[in-house]
Amino acid sequence: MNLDFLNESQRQAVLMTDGPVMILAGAGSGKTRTLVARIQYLLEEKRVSPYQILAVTFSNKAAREMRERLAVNTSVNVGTLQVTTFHAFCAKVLRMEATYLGLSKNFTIYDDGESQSIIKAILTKRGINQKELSPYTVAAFIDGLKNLGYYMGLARNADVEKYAEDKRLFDIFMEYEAELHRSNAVDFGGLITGVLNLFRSYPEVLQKYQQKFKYVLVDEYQDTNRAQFDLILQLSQTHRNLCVVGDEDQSIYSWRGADIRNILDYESVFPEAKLIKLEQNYRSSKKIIEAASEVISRNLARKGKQMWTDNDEGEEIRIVECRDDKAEADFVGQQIRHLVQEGVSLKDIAVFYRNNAHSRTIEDALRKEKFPYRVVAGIKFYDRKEIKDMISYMRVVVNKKDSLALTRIINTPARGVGATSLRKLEDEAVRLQLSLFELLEKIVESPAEFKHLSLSGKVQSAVYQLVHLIQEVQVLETQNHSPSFSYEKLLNESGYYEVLRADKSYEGAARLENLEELMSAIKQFEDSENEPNMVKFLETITLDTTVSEDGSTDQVSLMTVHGSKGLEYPYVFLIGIEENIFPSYKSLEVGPVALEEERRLFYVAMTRAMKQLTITFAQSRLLWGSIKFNGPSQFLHEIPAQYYRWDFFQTGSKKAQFDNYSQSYDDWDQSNHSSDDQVFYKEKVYQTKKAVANLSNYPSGSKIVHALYGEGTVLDTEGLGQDEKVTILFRDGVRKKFMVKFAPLQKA
DNA sequence: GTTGCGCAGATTTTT
DNA sequence: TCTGCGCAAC
Repeated sequence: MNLDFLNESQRQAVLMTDGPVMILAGAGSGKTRTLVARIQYLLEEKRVSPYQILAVTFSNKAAREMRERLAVNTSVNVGTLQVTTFHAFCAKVLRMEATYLGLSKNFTIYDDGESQSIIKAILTKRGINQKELSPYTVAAFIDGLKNLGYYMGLARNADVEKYAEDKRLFDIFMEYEAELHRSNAVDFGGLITGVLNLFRSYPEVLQKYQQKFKYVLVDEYQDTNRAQFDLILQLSQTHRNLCVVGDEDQSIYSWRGADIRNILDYESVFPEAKLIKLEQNYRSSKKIIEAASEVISRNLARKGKQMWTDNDEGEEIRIVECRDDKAEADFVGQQIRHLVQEGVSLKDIAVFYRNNAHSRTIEDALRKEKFPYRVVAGIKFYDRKEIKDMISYMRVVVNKKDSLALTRIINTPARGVGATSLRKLEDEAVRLQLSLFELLEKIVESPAEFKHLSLSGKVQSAVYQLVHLIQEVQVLETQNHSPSFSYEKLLNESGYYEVLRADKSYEGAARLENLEELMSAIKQFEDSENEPNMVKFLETITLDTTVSEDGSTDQVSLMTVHGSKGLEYPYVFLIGIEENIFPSYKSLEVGPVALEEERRLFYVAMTRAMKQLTITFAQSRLLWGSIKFNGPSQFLHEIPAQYYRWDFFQTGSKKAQFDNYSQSYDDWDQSNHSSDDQVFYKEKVYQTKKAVANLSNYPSGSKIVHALYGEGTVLDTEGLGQDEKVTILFRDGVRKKFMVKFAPLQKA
C-alpha cells in the first residue's frame, strides 16, 4: 500500500498499529484521511479481518464520513467492519445480550425529551413542585451520573460519591431507573452504562468482545465521557491495540459530559503509549492558522500542539465593528453579494453564531438579498408533534411495555379516553403490575373482570379498537412486512390521517406534509437496510437525527459554532462576537475553566475558515427586549494585531451614525436609573467613545506611516479634532501614543 | 379538550 | 421582547 500521500506524522500514525497510541490531530490536519489509511493498512497489509476492527466515533456525521471513505478506498470487503457511534455500538451489544440484563431485545431508546417526561411524572407523583426542582435539573443530575459510568449496583467511586450526597436526587434517579426498566426502555446514557453493567456482571460476555476486537479506534476522543473511556479500556484490554484520535483544543462539549481528563490522563493509564501529533494544517491560510494558534495558546488545559501550514499567507482577518445587529446583518448580506459577484458560490460561504437566536437577523438579510440559505439544526424534524405521535404508535407495536408512548397516543386523535379514564387505567395497571398496554389487552380479553373500573361504553370501544389495531400491526411485524406498510396502516386506521385531513388550516396541511416526509424517511431506511424492521427504524431515528438533505443545492450555510465542528468553508463569517455573547455570560459567571471552553469554541470557529475569515460585532444589540452594549469580545484582543484589519461598518453617513448614537444616549439619560444601570452606563460611555473614535481620521485598525518610526497600525483612538490622540503599534512591536496634530503621520 | 392569561426565563445540544 | 409553560376557565 502506497503511503506517499501522507506526511511523516500521518504515516507514523498509520504504521504504529500495535499497542496504545494517542494521536493529537489539530484542526484541518487530515485526521480522517489518516484514520481511513490506518484502517486500510490494517486490512490490506496486516491482513486483519474486518470483523476484528472496531472504530467508534461520537457523531453519526463522523462515522458516516469514515465509512464512505473506506468504501471508496478499500478493496477488502468492508461489510463486517464496525464503524459506528458509541451509542449505536452499545445498542447493538445490548440487543444481542439483552436477556442478561432483564431487557428484551426490542427495547425502546428514550431521547432526552422522553426521559424528562418520565422525570416529570415522578416529580408529580412525589408532590414535588417543578419550580422547586425542575425536571431539567434532575435530568442533568441523572445524565451526569451516567456520564461517569455509574449504574445501579456499582460500587461508588469518589466522583459518584459527590452525587450520592444529594439523597433526594439520588432517590429520584433510582425510581427513574426502575421506571425505565419496567418500560423495557433505555436512555442515551443507559446505552453506555448498560454495556458497562453487562461487562462487569458477566465477565464471559466481556471476554467474548475483548477477544473479538483486535484493533480498537476511537475518533473524536476529546468528546468522550468517563463511561465511554471505561468502555473502550475494557474492550481493548486483551490486545491493547487502542488508538485514540482527538484534539484537546476542540473539546467543546464538556457540558455534555466530555471529560478532558480522558486526553490529559491517557499516558498515565497507558505508560507505554505512543503520542503522535498531527500539526500540519492543510485547510487554512497562514494568517488564519497563526492567529488561531495565538488565541488558543492562552489556554492552560492542553497538551500543547504547534499548528503550522504550508499554505499561502492569505488575507488578513477582517474584524468589522457594526453599529448594531441590524447593520451587522446588512453587512454580511452585502459582503455575500460581493462574493457572489466575484464568482464565489454560495455553498462555499458559511455564517456562524454563538447561539441559535442570532440566526434570525442574518436570515432576514439573506432573504432581502434573495440568497438561498440553509439553517443547520433548526427545529428537529423528529421533535414535531405529529411525528412523535406516529412514532409512539410504532413504539407501542414494537414494545408493549412502553407506557409512555401509549399514554401519548391513547387519546390521539381524540377518542374519548380523557384524563380521568386514563388515570383509572394507570392505577389499575400499577395494581396488577402490568404495563398499560398489557392491561388494555386484558380488558379486551375479559371485560367482565374489569367491571369495577366502570369504564364508559365509549372508552371501552375505543380501547377495543386501539388494541386490535396495535395487535394487527404486531402480527404484520412478525410476518416481516415492511415498516412502511405498517406505518400506513397505523396512520389510516388510527384515524390520525382523517383528522388531519379534515383540518383545513395551514398548520394541518404542514403536518400532513411532515407525515409524508416520515413516510419517505421510512422508505429510504428500507432501501438502505438488508433486513429492515421497525425496531431498527426506531433506533435509527432516535440515535441519528440527521435529516437527509437536498444535496448539492447551492446555498449559504447558517449554523451555531458548535454545529460547525468538523466542517470547513472557504469564506466564513463569525457574527455577534461580543463580550457576554461569545464568551457567553454564563461562562463568564462560571469562571476560568468555562472560559477556556469558550476559547476552544472560538478556536474551532476560526479554524473552519479556509481563505477568508470575517468577524463581526455590533456596538449595540437588541437582546431580551432592551438594547445591550456588550463591547467587542475579549477574544478579539487575543488576536495579535498583525493578523487582522479592523473596519467599521455603518449604514448611512458617519454623521448620521453619530447623531443616532447621541440620541440613544439621551434616551437612556431620561430613563429610570435602576441598579443595573450602573453597568449600563459605563458601557455606554465606552461605546460613545468608540463611536467618536470612528469619526477620527485614524480609526482603530487603520494603517499609517510615521516619518520616524515607519509603518504601523492604530490600536486605539481617543479625543476628537484638535485633541485626537492615537496609540500605534509599529511593525517592530513598539507601541507609541501621539497627539495627531503634532505627529508626522500619514495614512498608509 | 381547548383557549387564554400570567409569569419566568432566555448557551451550546454530536447521542 | 419573545417564548414556553402551567393552570384556570369555557
